[in-house]
Amino acid sequence: MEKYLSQLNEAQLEPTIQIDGPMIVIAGAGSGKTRVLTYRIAYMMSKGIDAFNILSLTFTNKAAREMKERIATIVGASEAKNLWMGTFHSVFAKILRIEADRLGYPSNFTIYDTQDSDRLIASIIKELNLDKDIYKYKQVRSRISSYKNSLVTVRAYFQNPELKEADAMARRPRMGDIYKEYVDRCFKAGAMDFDDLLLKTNELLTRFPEVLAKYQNRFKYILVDEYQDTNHSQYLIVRALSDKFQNICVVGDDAQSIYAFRGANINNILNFQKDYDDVKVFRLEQNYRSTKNIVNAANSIIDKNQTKLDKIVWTANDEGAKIIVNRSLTDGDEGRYVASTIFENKMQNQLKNSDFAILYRTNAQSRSIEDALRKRDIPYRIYGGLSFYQRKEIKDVLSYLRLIINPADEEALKRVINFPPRGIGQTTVDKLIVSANGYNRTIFEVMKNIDKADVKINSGTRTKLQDFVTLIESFQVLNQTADVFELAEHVTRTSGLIKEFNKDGTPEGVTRMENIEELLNGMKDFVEGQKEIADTTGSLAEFLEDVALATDLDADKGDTDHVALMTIHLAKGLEFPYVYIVGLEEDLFPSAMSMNTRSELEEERRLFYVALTRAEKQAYLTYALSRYRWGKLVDSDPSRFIEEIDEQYLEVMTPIEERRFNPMLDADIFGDVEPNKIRYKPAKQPVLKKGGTAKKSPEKFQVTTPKNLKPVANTNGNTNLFDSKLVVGNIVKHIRFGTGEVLKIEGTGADIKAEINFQHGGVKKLLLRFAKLEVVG
DNA sequence: GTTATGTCGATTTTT
DNA sequence: TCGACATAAC
Repeated sequence: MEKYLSQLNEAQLEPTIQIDGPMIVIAGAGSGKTRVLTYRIAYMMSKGIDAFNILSLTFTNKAAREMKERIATIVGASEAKNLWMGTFHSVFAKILRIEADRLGYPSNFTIYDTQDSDRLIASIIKELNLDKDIYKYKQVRSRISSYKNSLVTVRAYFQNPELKEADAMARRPRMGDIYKEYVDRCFKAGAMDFDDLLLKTNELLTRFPEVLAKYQNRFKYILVDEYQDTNHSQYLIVRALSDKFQNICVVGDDAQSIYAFRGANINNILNFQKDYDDVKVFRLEQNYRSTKNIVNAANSIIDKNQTKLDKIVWTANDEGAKIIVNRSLTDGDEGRYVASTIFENKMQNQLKNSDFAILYRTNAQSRSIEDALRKRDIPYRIYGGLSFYQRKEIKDVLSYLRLIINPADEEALKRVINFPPRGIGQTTVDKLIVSANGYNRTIFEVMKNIDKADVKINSGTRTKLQDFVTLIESFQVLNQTADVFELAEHVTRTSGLIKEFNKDGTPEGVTRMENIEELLNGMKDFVEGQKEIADTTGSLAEFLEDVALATDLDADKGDTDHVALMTIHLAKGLEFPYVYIVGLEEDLFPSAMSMNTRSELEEERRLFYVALTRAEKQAYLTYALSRYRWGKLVDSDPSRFIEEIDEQYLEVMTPIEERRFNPMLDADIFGDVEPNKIRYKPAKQPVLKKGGTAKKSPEKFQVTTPKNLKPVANTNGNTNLFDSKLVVGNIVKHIRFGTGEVLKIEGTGADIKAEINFQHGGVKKLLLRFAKLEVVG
């Protein structure tokens, strides 16, 4: 332990060895707060504190996992395993499953994602005969979300005239009715949405003192990371749990508070010292990440904000290069500028793709960047956006699985009851919903007892309904014996999903199939992974919970070298040598919707601060004079944030339109010749191939792969998918496991399997019809 | 009940 | 510009 502690500077060491009592660590960007947190936990354990008594709450599951691994190397894996570490949502979901029956929920409750909530709200609005143009489901959802995050229950809502008045003023007098129906329906479906995971935890701790006492005694030491981004609901949970022992350590940076829009309350961190007695305050102000130029530029921006804690971030690092500012004519030019400077920089300085990150304000901006990167054959990966688990085909599969665990799950049922089409239409479903509400039963129960129910449904349809019930029940039986992978494989086949997506050889269908295969691969991983982990059961329920709370970042295996593209929000906590911040234009960044109040604008400014402080060596700021938005070309002005940076830290580049007179670059503007290829690779292939290989949508797991890899299996709908040319001894590449050698091939037809020894992942047996393998040798 | 066509809204960020 | 959802036609 001493060895590790000696790695810390004075300011880091103090909070690390301070164990008891309330304390706050105000940690500037890049000041090593993760290190302090990990070493602090390891130190506590080395002083004899039981891992079972430590609760550590992080912002992402990935952060939790990495921290746990780090701690494991210090104190040993068997001890580290006992730590409670994770996001608020995942930790309290686990606790809620244990205590569910107290709240009247089944322990296998479903977790509704945003899409499920939206659909339920939309159907409620329809059932209540409300005008969908006034009651927009997204606005209604965010309103309900803010009630829940402020602990305003349905009852509290109706008792509060101000809230009712506010909604009436917004021309939505029936908000309360929608809220009530939404909560009732979730409850009946045995479902909690994201906000419920926190709200119900609060309810649990308030209504049941013995439960509160149990977890207070269990979690004698509590750590909260990214405290500036906690909302009121989370704040109350932390307060309640830490109330008895007051061993609470929060870490955060008010300058990096960027989630107020979803209810995070910056006052939680600003007022922490008032909430507890004798709070010890520590400051981490030395930045180890970035150059002086970057740190000072970032400071000059955040200075413009009024609301902040006193803190001076400084660095002993080199001066470094100035921040480059580049203006382009259009968003397309901006993309080409980014791609070509990455290309040149890589060539000149022997850099990896993963040394670069491109950050933007909105996901929609990724497209023009992607196009440019693809043209230069620069591999990239998009993080966030439409997450893998939100894709239609994936949600369809997961909905079947959700029904197995919890047949009351209304949204899952509505999703798949007639997909693939089996003759159960909207009218029938509507009748079932009305009937279920009338009997106060779930839709599934009504279907099961359809002969006893008083509904006007003809006998043909009744049979179809019963067939569907039987189908799900047969899955439930299989779930008793099969593992998640086997079950899902059976479900996708038996339900007709595979046939449905395979039936037309459209590119969309092929992509969907590939995604389903990817999901099945993930399940196989999960099943195999569970065998090594003792404290998990590997059950379907557990898989579904992992999936419901997974984020895009979590899936990153880091096994390929690619440029990272993501929103600034997603980049929080990460760092890259070279960072591009693109689309620095008024109305885009700062966003047009965030310029109404001073506090909103300050949050945008903090967001810019976060973006800039991701950079270690160099930052690029780019903007375009005009940009396609909603399919129209819109003129835009440079962002005010560029002007706010002290100009001594900036280097403003020659605008691209002036470089048009360079004939080499001129061609590039029209996108048909790549100037750098001419420069670096004379003669060979100066002209870019038109069309063809470009991938349609920015798929999450798709990293652009080198073109010389020949696909063996599963390439398109025309060839027989199972006709593999793979032989023993082939070196193959798997999109996630990396490269490996084929040891054995067995089985016939659809069951051909290959045993492959992967360099990083060991020997795996893969079904060729699912595994995406490419022969490399 | 299913399929084809039309309209509308989205683009602020996510557990 | 795109996709999701609603309406109309079969």
